[in-house]
Amino acid sequence: MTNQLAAVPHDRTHFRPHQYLAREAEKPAAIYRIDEGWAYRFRLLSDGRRQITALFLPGDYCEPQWALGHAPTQPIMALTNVRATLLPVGMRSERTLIHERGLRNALAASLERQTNWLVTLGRCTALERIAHLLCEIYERLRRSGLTYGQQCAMPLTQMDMADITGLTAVHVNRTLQAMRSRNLIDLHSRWLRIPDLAALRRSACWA
Amino acid sequence: MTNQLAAVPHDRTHFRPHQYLAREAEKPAAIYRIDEGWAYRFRLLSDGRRQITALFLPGDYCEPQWALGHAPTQPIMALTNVRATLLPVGMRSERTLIHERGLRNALAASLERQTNWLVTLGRCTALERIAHLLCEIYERLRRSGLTYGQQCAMPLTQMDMADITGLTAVHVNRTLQAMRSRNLIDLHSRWLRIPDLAALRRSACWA
DNA sequence: CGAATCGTTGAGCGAGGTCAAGAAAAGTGG
DNA sequence: CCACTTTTCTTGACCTCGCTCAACGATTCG
Repeated sequence: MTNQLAAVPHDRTHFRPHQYLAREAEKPAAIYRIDEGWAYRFRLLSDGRRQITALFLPGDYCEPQWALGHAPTQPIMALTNVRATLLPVGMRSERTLIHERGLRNALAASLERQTNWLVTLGRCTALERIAHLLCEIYERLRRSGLTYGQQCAMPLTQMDMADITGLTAVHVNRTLQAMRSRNLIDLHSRWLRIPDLAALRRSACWA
Repeated sequence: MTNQLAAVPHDRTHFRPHQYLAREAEKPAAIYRIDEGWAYRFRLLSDGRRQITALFLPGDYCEPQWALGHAPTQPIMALTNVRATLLPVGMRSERTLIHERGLRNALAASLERQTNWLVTLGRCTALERIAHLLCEIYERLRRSGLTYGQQCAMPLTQMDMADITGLTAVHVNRTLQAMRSRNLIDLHSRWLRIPDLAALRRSACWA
């Protein structure tokens, strides 16, 4: 059905959960702009350990760094259904592409988030890590108008959260319960409510 | 034409250990090219926890991401005496600067290293983290011709290593001893010798 | 030479991991 | 709509890797 896909008004595409948006070392034809759904970048170690190294939410580019002319070194996978718009990197020169203000800003933002996660993974407790994760997701979604009052979607499983925060799923579970009992979060059936965002931010160790 | 930066008037500067190359939120006047010496980017938490989030070795740009037009979010400090060349970001447009191939490549390399460290901090043991650190330093120095056989400089204190690897200085010490006794490293008085680089790389968990 | 800084070692502890099992959701096909 | 399977969540018991605290050498440097 490649033809059908190519026939679709040409620059949109779709991925199902667990489908690859990009594979390691395989130069992608395009940068995606995520219109809907979540995806993540990760690395799998030979013994099965997994670390998620980036989240892509609606409105994000995936990935700005491809405009620098290097192949991805980690695969990217859809977490939910994903609809995306293609921005071909081949057609326009990389020089032109990296000029796009949106792309430059996205690259800078992604770099900064990544640097923050180095601090969190290196120096923060389990509760601080999860608080950081939930705050970051909520605030990124809010900037895209995808929050509803104090609530937002949370399609990550506890195992996904574990692989982002460098913990185990069991410990994520216990920590979430601790946070629930302190009224820091209200998390049920893929839906997050944050009763007091300031309090949650404070428990994330650098506000 | 080939090297636009070469056309820029070259100002050179110097920093002593513990001197700031850049402060948080203070837009730097220039990107440095490190000619000699080491520096690091870090964040200090309010309770004194420190995480080092990047190392700058001779030949590195510090930092390529400033060409994206954002102020640094973490300070940068000299570890040793540092001699650097200034590449003014203000004079030529950012557009021109980010075109510079060397800068683009440096940015991509720094991004990739950072992503690798997310994996290491999230999922690796103490020995794997330190092995990763030592391998990375050795190989970066080797590419710059700063290794001598299996040896290279290692000005980092054990506390510095701890703050890179997300461990404590005491545990770094014990882990280094374990590595010494396994003949993975030979580390004395700021000097590192790697008897078997392949073996060290293997113990760093993703070869 | 003294004063910092850095490295080393020991004893005890605790945050988070491991293993296991069962409960609750969520998907799947009839 | 209902069985059935699979995934996710939850809880308990136990363990271990790395942390804390403290003291003492070893270097480095003024």
